[in-house]
Formats: sequence, C-alpha cells, structure tokens
Amino acid sequence: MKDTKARIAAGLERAFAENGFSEPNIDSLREAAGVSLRTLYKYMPSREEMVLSALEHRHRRYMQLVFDDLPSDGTPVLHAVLDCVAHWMSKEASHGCLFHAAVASAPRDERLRALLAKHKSEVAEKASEISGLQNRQGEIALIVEGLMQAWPLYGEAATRSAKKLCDTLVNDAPA
Amino acid sequence: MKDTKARIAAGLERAFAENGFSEPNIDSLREAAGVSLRTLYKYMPSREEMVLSALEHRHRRYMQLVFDDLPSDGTPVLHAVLDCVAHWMSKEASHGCLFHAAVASAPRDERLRALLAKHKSEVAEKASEISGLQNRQGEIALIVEGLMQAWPLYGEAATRSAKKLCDTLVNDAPA
DNA sequence: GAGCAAGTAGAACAATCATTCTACCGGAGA
DNA sequence: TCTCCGGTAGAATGATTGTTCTACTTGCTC
Repeated sequence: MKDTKARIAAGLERAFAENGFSEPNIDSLREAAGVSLRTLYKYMPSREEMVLSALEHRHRRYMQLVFDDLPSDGTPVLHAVLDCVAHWMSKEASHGCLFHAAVASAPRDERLRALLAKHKSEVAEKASEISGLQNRQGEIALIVEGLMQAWPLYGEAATRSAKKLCDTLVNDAPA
Repeated sequence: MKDTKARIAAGLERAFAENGFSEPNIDSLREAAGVSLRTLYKYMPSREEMVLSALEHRHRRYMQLVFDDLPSDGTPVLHAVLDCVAHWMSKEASHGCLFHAAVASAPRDERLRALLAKHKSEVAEKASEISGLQNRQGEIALIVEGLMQAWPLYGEAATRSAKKLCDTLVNDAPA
C-alpha cells in the first residue's frame, strides 16, 4: 500500500529530525516508523533508502508549509515567507536544515547531494518568483539559507535580521 | 609533547573535513593523524574527544585565516572578510561549515552545541567589530552564515550575492 | 473454507566498531 | 650501561551494526 510507505517515511523523517542521521540504528528507526522490521525493509530495502525516502517526504511537506496558503493580507510576501520558514524551524527543524544535515553526515553520497541541490533550487526559485524579485534570486536564497542556519543559534532574533535584510533589498534599486 | 597533540588534531581536522563525522572509523582517523593507535588514545581518550579537539584546532585556524592580515588597501573591510570566508570555503570546507556538520551528526551532544555557539558568536562579534557596524551584528552574522551554507551550492555566485547584501546594508540608514 | 496478500515478532548472521592490551623499539639523561 | 619515556605495530575483545530469515497472525476474496 502506498499509505504504508508514506506512514513509514513520516516516522523516519521525524526520527532523523530529532536524532540526526548517525545516531539512530535500524531498530529505533523501525520503532519510529511504527512497523515491523520485515515491512520496513520491504518498502525501504536499505538504510540509505530510508534516508532518501525521509528527505523526499520532508521536501513535499516543507514546500507545502512554507509556500502554500501564504496570507494575502497586506504583509509583504517575503516577510510572510520568512515567518513560515521561522515557524518551520521552531516546529520541525530546531536542529537546523535536515537536508544539510544529511549531506554533512555523508558528504560523499552523490544522491544526497543531488537531493539537497534540487530541494534548495526549488525553494529559491519559488521564493524569488512569488516575491516578484526574480533578478534577486541569489540574495534571497542566501537570506533564507542564513535564516535557517542562524535560527538554531539566535532564535527569533534571526528572523528579525532576515526581515531587515529583505527590506534593504527591496528598498535598494534593482541591480 | 604538545606539538604531538597539535599534529594529531590537525590530521583529525582534515579527516573530518573530507569525510564527515560519521564515516571515518578509528583506524582511518589514526592513519590521518599519522600516529599509532596507542598514541592517538593517549592524547584523545575517546572518539568524542577526537571530534572536540579537531574542532578546537579548526576554530583557531579559521579565526586566523579569516581575520588576521586583512588587506589594508581601499577595499571595504566586509568585502575582504567575505572574500576570506569564500577562500576558506574553497580551500578547506567545500562540504560546508564543519561545526554545523558536527552538531548535525550528533544533535544531542551539548558539548558540541556549546562549541558551535562559541565559535559562531566569536565570528559574528569580530566581523561586526572590525566593520564598525556593531549595531548590525545580527544581519552580518546572517550574511556570513548564508554565504557559508550557500557556497557549496552556488560557488562564487554566493560570494557575489553576499557582497551585494553587505552593500545594501551599508548604504541603508542605521536602524 | 481455502488461499493469498500484508502484516508482526524476533532470532540469526557476518561484519564492523571503539577500545584495551601485550610486546617491542630508539634515544636521552643519570 | 642502565633505564625510563614516548613512541610503533597490531592482536584481542566485546558490543553493536545492518541485513536476512523463519515462524506465526490477520483480514480479504474467490
């Protein structure tokens, strides 16, 4: 069943987000997935596969939570995006970006690096597109990256800094 | 001898930077340190200690390469710092910030988190101090974090984006 | 009711891991 | 010359790892 695999992926995502990619062994992953060892291996035939599935699941969830139903009141759209990112950090990623963490734990793994690149490029493209600042995609990506990395260190202060940077960017004459 | 320990730490730092914190086993760390197993354990009685020593060694080296002998010609000091950071990334940290990688591989380890916080706060303080923008320390920290995280993805384009953000920050009226 | 698909529970396996231990070596100081 | 000191080389150990396998249980469909 597809929803079995999705349920497993959701549990794995949570386990990796809480404990990183090195610590949890197969048995704790199995427990987090809420499934037997045999079923776990049926859908994800190796630990590597478990990591990839968890990240794919997370990507879908991230795009949804950060970019779907942004408030359509007066607030600048980039501020709303940054608020969603900060909310995501506080609720789901208090240790930092899970994609970077995955690559950091296995820097040689090409499939992981490809997944990271795909995730980040989709985020950057969407953020610059909905803000109407396509010609500033690099700077926007850098602010989002900075926020996600700085949030575990500085909390809401990082959000305020990110918003200030966005403001100076918007006020600035287009390059 | 002290230089034995420093030599070991240097080798370990290189091994962790190249292969992450999960992959290398004790024997490959021993080889990278260029020392016997017994000596390795004499100076660093556990793997955890090896990680900590490698990071402390790296902190010293980072501060030196990024903040010592900045060029005193006309270039804006923040640009020079960002160039040094970019140079550091290309030469030493092509997989990303080693401190974040260490915490990502063991997000529960309090000693690692403390070391990360100390490292980042010293960097942010120094960068804002030498640029004379102490009241913008949060934004500067975020730009540096963004650059270090974005560099492995976008290379020199990330450096250009970071510099642009710095320019808008400097041109902006102080908050 | 037989048979099948999809699941649980957990033992067994070989490999690898971090750590400890024994045995040996070269040089410097008394 | 003797004797530590600081080092090398590598075997031994016990725990843990990812993965596979066997045996059993449900629920659904002909």
